[in-house]
Amino acid sequence: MSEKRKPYPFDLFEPKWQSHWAENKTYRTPGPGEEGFDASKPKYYILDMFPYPSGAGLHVGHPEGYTATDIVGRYKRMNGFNVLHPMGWDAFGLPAEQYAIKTGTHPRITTEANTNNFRRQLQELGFGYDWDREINTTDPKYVRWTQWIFLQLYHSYFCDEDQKAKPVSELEAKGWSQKDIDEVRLAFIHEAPVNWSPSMGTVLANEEVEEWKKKGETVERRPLRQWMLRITKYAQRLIDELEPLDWPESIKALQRNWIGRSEGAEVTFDVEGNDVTVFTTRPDTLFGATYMVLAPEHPLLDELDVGDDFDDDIIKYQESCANKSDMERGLDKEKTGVFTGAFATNPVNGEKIPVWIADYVMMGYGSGAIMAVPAHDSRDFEFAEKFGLPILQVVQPNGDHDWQGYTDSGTATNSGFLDGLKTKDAKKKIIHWLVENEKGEKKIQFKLRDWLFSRQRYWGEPFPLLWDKETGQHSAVPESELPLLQPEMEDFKPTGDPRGPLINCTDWINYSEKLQRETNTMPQWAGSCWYYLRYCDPDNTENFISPDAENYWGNDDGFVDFYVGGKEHAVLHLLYSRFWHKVLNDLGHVKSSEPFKKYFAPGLIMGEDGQKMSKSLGNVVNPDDVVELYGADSLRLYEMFMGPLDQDKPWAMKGVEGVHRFLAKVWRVAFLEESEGGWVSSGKIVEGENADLAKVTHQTIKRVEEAINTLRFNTGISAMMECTNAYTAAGEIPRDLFLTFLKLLSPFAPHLVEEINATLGETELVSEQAWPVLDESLLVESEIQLIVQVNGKLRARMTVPADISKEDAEARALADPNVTTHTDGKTVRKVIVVPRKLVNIVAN
RNA sequence: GCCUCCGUGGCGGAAUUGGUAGACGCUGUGGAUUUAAAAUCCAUUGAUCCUAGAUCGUGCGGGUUCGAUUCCCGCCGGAGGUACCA
Repeated sequence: MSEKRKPYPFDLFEPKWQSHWAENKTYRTPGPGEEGFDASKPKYYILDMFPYPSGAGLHVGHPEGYTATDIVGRYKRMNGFNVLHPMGWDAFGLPAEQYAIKTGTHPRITTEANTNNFRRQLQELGFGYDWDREINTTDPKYVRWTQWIFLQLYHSYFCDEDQKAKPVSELEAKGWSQKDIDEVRLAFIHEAPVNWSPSMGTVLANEEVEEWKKKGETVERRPLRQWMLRITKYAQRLIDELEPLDWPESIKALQRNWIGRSEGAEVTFDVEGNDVTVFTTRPDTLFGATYMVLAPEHPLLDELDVGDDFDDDIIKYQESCANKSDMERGLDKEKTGVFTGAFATNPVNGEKIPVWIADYVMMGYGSGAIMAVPAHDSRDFEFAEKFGLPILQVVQPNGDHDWQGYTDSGTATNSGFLDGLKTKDAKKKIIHWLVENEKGEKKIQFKLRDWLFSRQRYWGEPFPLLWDKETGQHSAVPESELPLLQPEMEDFKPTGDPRGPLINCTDWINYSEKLQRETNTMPQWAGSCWYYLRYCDPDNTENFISPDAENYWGNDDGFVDFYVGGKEHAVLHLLYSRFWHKVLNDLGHVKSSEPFKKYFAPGLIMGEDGQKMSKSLGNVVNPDDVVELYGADSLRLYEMFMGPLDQDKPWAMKGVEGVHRFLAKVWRVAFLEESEGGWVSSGKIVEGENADLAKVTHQTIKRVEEAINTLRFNTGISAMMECTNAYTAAGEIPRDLFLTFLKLLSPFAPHLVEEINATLGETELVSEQAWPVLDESLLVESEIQLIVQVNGKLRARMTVPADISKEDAEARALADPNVTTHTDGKTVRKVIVVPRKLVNIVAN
C-alpha cells in the first residue's frame, strides 16, 4: 500500500505536457510554402540517426544522442531559429524478415508494431520532434524515391576527366554500345566471388560478414552475378572533401583508413611473353625484386604453359585457397605458396626472377601481383626466408639499423642509376625512368572496393530493373511505375536459389512476353542513404525534395547543420550517404556535395558493471523502467550529466537518483509539500530584487550557453545545480530571476519547467519564449580574490579591489604574514603578477 | 604492426590562450527532523603526518617555464578501428 513517495509529481504532469505538445503541434516546423512558415528566420537542421525499430524497443543508448540534439534544437528555437528536428524509421531489415520466416507474420505487420512502440517511447521522453515529418523507409511513398535515386545511379557514369557523374545518355549520343556503357555505369552487374550466406540465403557486403558471423550465421565464398555501385570512382573525392567538414578527427581518420589511399607505381614485368603489372608503393626498390608473387586467382595462371608437374602444384594450391575468405587467409600467419615454373623479367635490369603463387597476395587489391623485395618488406622477407629465395639489399637504412627487413626510407644502393639517392628522390627518378621506357607509371591505389548492392531478401526495395529474356540485356522500369513493391507472399523461407525469395512469385517476375523482373532487393543502407533529404519535404509526390525545401534547409558546404549518431556507422553509413549525395550533386539534384556539415558521435553507455550492455550479461537498462521510477526529465538529465557526450561511460542508477533529487529541489523552490502529500505554492517566488541571486543566475546563463555550444552538457547541469543551491539557501527568489532560470533548464527538463511555469501563472510556454540575454554588467566583481604563491606554492589568498594595480598587488602580497613566513631570510628574486589571478614570488 | 583516442579521489567527472587540482553529483561517515520510515536539511569525505599547520598528490621518467592535469620528448597501461593492402 505504502507506495514510495515521489519527491515531485512527475508521473502526473509529464504525460499531461506530452499530450499538450502533441495536440497543439508545439514542435511543428513549417517549411517553405507551408502555412505558418517564417522565411525571415534563420534555419537550423539538426538530425539524429534514425533507429531500426527492433522488437526489443528503445535502449538507453538511443536517448543519449536524442537528448543532446533535443537540447541543442530547443536552444536554437529559443534563439530564433526555425529548427528542423525530425525522426523516422530505418525499417527494412533482416530481423522482421526472419521473424516472418519463423511465424508467417508479414514483415509489414511486425514493423508497424515495432515503430508504434518506438514512437510511444520517444514521445514519453518529451523530445521536440516534428512528428508531421515522420518517415519510414518501408513506406511505398518513400520506396518510390529510393528506387528513383537508384535509377539516377543506374543512368549515370563517372566521367574521369571532370571527376563527376554524368548521364549515360551522353555516351549513347556518342554511339557507345550498351556493353561499353555497362563498363562505366555507376550501377553495374558483375560476376565475382562474393560472401554468400547459406544460413541466411543471401549475399553480404564484405563489411557485413564479420558482424553476421558473430551472430552465428555461416558465410562462404561463391561466384555470383551481383549488382554493384561504383563507389571506387569517388575514392579520391571522398578523401579530399572530408577535410573541411566539422567532424571528429577520429571519424575522419576511420574513413580515410577505410578508403585506404596509397601512392606508388605500376611496373610491368614480362612473364614468358605476357605483360604482368604489379603495384608497389616502393618503386625505388625495383632493383631488389628477387621474385614475383601472383595471387592464386590471378588470370595469368590459366595462360601459362609450364608443364604438367607445375600445373598440378598450381591447381592443388589454388583449390586449397579457394575455400578461404580473405579474412581466413589473414588468420593463417604462416606463409604458404608454390613456384609456378615461370620466370619474370625485371624491366629495369633484365634479371630473370622466379614467379610464385601465394595467398598473401590478394586478387582484390592492386593488380593481384607483386614484385617481392624481401630485403625491405616484412612479408616478402618472411616468405623468402621460408622458401630460400635470395634477399638483396637495395636500401641503406637511416641510422643504425640492420638492412635485412628494413622497411623505412633510406638511401638507394645496389640500384644502378638510383644509387645514393634518398628514397623520396629515388621514387621520383625510377617512375620517370618507367614512364620513359614505357614499363610503368605513377599510380594511386585505394583499398576501397565497389559496393555490393544487391541482396537476396524479401523485405527490401526491389530493383526497378528488367531483363530481356532473349538478349540478356537489362533496362530500367519506367519511372511512372514506381514505387515497385514486393509482391504479397505467404511463405518467406529462403529457397536456396541465389536469386532470392522473389524468384517464386512467377506472376510478379514476368513483366511481359519479353521482359522479366530483377529479383534482387537493395540492402538496408539504401533507405538511410538519403533520408535526411526527405525530412525536408516528406509528402512531396512530384520530387524527392522540392528545390525550395532543398534550398532553404540545406547548406552548400554540407546539407545538414548537425548530425548526431553512433560511431558504429562512422564508416559504412556515412560513406554510403556521402557517395549518394555526391552523385545527386553531380547530376544537379542537390546543391551541396556533402550531406553532413557537422557530425558528432556520442559515446557508448555501458552497463552498471562497466561492460557493454547485453541481454546475456543481464545488465541492460530499459528506459521505460527509468521513466516509471524517476520520470522522463530525470532520464534525460542523467544521460547528459553522466559525463562528456563523446565518452563511453557506465550507467549508475544512483546517479539517476542524484539528478532526480536536483529536479525535486527545483520543484521545491516553487512548491511546498502539505502534510497530506499535496503541493502548494512555496511563497518563495516574490516580486523584488536580489543582487547576489542576479549574479548567480547570470553566471548560470553564461555557463549553460557555453555548455550547450560546446556539447558539454554535464558542466551546464552542474552550473544549474549550483544556482538552485543558491536559490534554496536564499529563502526568497525574485520572480524574474527564477523565470530566467526556468528558461535555462527548459531544454534539459521541459516537462518540469512547463509545469512550474504554468503554475506560477505564466501563460506562454517556456519553450516558445526567447532565450535569456546575459547581462555582463551583473558579473562584474568589485572585489576579487588573488592567490599568492611563493616559489609556485600557494601560501595566501587575499581579497582585493578588482582594479588593483600590479604594484599594489605586489606590495600587499609581500606584506602578507602567510607570505613573510616563507620569504623571511630569503632574497626575493622576482615577482610575477598576473592581473586578476595571482602573485608569484620567487625567493631563495 | 598501423591509425585514432584516453589515463585526475572509493565512483562518474570539473579545471585549456599554462595560473587556487578535485567544481557538480554519487557513495561513505556523523547529526537534525520523524512514533518509525520515506522524503528533506546540516556537517564531513584525496593521502600522510594523526590538533594546528605542513608534506605529498593528475599513469611512469625526463624537459621547457616564475608556475605544467594542460606544452615537448621517451616509456607504460587501456579502448576503438584496421590488418599479409604490396
